[in-house]
Amino acid sequence: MPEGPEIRRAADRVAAVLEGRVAEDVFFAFDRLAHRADELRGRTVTRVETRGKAMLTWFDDDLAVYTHNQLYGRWFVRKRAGFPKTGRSLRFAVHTDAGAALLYSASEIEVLDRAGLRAHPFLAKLGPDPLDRATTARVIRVQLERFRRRRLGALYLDQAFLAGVGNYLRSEILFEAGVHPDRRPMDLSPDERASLARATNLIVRRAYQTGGVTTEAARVRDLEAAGQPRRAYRHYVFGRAGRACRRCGETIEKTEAAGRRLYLCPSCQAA
DNA sequence: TCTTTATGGTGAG
DNA sequence: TCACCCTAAAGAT
Repeated sequence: MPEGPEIRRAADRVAAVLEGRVAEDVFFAFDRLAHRADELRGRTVTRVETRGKAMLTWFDDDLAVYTHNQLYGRWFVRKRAGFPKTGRSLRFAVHTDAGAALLYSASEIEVLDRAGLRAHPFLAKLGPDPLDRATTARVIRVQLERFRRRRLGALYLDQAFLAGVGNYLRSEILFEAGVHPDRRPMDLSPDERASLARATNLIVRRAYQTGGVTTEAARVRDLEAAGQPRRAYRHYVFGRAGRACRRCGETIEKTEAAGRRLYLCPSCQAA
C-alpha cells in the first residue's frame, strides 16, 4: 500500500536488479502493450525514477514504463528466476541477469516517450516531491503560499501541492506540525507555516528511511529493541482513534476530510 | 459468500 | 462533494 516513501523504497529494490543491465525479457499482461514488450527487450534499463507515487522505469533513456500502484499494486523483486507465491495477477515484469522486477495487481501501466511523458495528465500536474533534495522547507512554504486559501486537510492530498503525500502522511504531518486540518495556510502565522514546512519534510523523509514509521526515530529504536510490534509505535495519530496521544495523553479522534479518514489530537491540533 | 474497506485517482455537477 | 474505477484482503453473515 503505497505513498511516496513506499514507492521510492520499491524503486530502490527494483533498481538493484535492473539498473545498468540489459532487459533480457519484458512482459506486459495487457494486450494493448504486448508489442511494446518486443520494443523494450534487449534495451538497457538506465534509471528507475519516482515522481511522487508514480514510478518511471527508463529503457535506453528515451522510453519509460510509467506505473502507478494506486491502492493495490505491489512490486516483488527476485534475485533469481522464479515467481513469488501469490494469488495476485502479474501485470509487468522485467528480467535481467541480476534478477527480476515483477509488478502485480497494478492497472495503470503505460509506455511513454519523452513527449508522451510531458503530456501525461497525472505527471504534468505534480507538485514538488518532498523526497527530492531540491524540495527544501522554503520550497514547501512557497507551495503553501500558492495554495493559501485551501484547507490543509484537502490540500495535503492534492498531488499538485506536493507529490507523494497520501492519507497516512497527511494525518502524521499535520499532527507533527500541531495544526488542525480545517485551517488554511493563510490563517497560519509565519512560524506555523515554517513549522508545517519542516514537519512535511521530516515526516516524509523519515517514512522513507524507516519504511513507513512516522514516530520519532530514537523512540522507534528503543521499542524495536524491546520487541514491540510495529503497530505499537508506527504512527502518532493515524489509525489510533480512541487511543492516547503520544505527546499529551488526550484521546485521538477520527474524522473525515476530502472524503477520506483523518486522525488528529484535539489538544495538540487546536482548531 | 457477500459486503466493506483501503496508504489512490478521475470526472461530472 | 459524489459516483465511479481499479484490485485485494478483511470483516460480516
